[in-house]
Amino acid sequence: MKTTRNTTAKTTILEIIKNSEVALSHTEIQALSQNVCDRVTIYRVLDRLVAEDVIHKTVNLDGTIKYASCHHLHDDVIHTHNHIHFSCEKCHLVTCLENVEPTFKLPPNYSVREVNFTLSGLCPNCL
Amino acid sequence: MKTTRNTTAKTTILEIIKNSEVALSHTEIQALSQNVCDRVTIYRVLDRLVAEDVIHKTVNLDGTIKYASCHHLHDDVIHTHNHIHFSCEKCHLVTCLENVEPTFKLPPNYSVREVNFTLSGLCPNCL
DNA sequence: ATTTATAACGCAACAATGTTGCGTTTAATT
DNA sequence: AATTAAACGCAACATTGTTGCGTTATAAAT
Ligand SMILES: [Mn+2]
Ligand SMILES: [Mn+2]
Ligand SMILES: [Zn+2]
Ligand SMILES: [Zn+2]
Repeated sequence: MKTTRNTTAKTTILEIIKNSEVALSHTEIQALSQNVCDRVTIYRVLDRLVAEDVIHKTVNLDGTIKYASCHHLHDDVIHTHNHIHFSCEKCHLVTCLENVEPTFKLPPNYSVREVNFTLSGLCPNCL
Repeated sequence: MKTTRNTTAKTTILEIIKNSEVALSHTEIQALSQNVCDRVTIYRVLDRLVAEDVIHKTVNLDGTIKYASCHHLHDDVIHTHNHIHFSCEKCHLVTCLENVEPTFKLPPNYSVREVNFTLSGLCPNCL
């Protein structure tokens, strides 16, 4: 079995994400982490944190990928990040609306593994 | 006022999208359009078609942007593409589920302009 | 049918983002 | 302290999207 190690890069990046009010892109994380590690390492750490289910991904309508920490209880065996993300077109901040969980009725025989709900528009600060 | 013109590139690309059962990426459209125009032109045509509201965009969780034609009546003055898209992780096809419209309750003072709902998992064909 | 204005185009050059291979480092176990 | 492989840095590459500019061709006016 492959084990996972705690490195300074991983710890630093996770702190950055946890301390952020909004979801962050790879580039933003790189800017905030004062050369703690290589650009490539950030990609690899982010993948690992997503795989470990400590953070989750969001995608903007322009293809920008952002990362945010998971605020759910970690004892849940199965959990999905089926909350809505809001991407403000003016201040460009992406926020997790963790309390907003959409409901929908899928046709039969679809097996859902991941969800991505993103709304674009103006946030309360910019409205 | 700026007018819009019908070119062979635009017509061809729109036909490709309309004839497709699934949403297509820029790269896929380029492969299907046998050198009808330059790579850059495809980007510009897609932007134009989205702006004219003839097609709409979807984004995968990996940041891949796909395009699909609008099947709604075009007389609607205001309309949103608030349906769910399904992205199969095995066959990699992205399908519009135009009948599946999620409901959700936003906090006050959010102004929504665009939506992007994408589910990933296994489609009926791959299940 | 010709002329005219400009939307749209091709091309080249660039920027941004993500990926891969490989030799080296380092965290965690023995 | 020795061991093992997860994680790293670096360089090189691939993919995707953008911009500027001179040229082409659409659609309207003459
Ligand atoms: Mn989670
Ligand atoms: Mn539409
Ligand atoms: Zn805002
Ligand atoms: Zn499938």
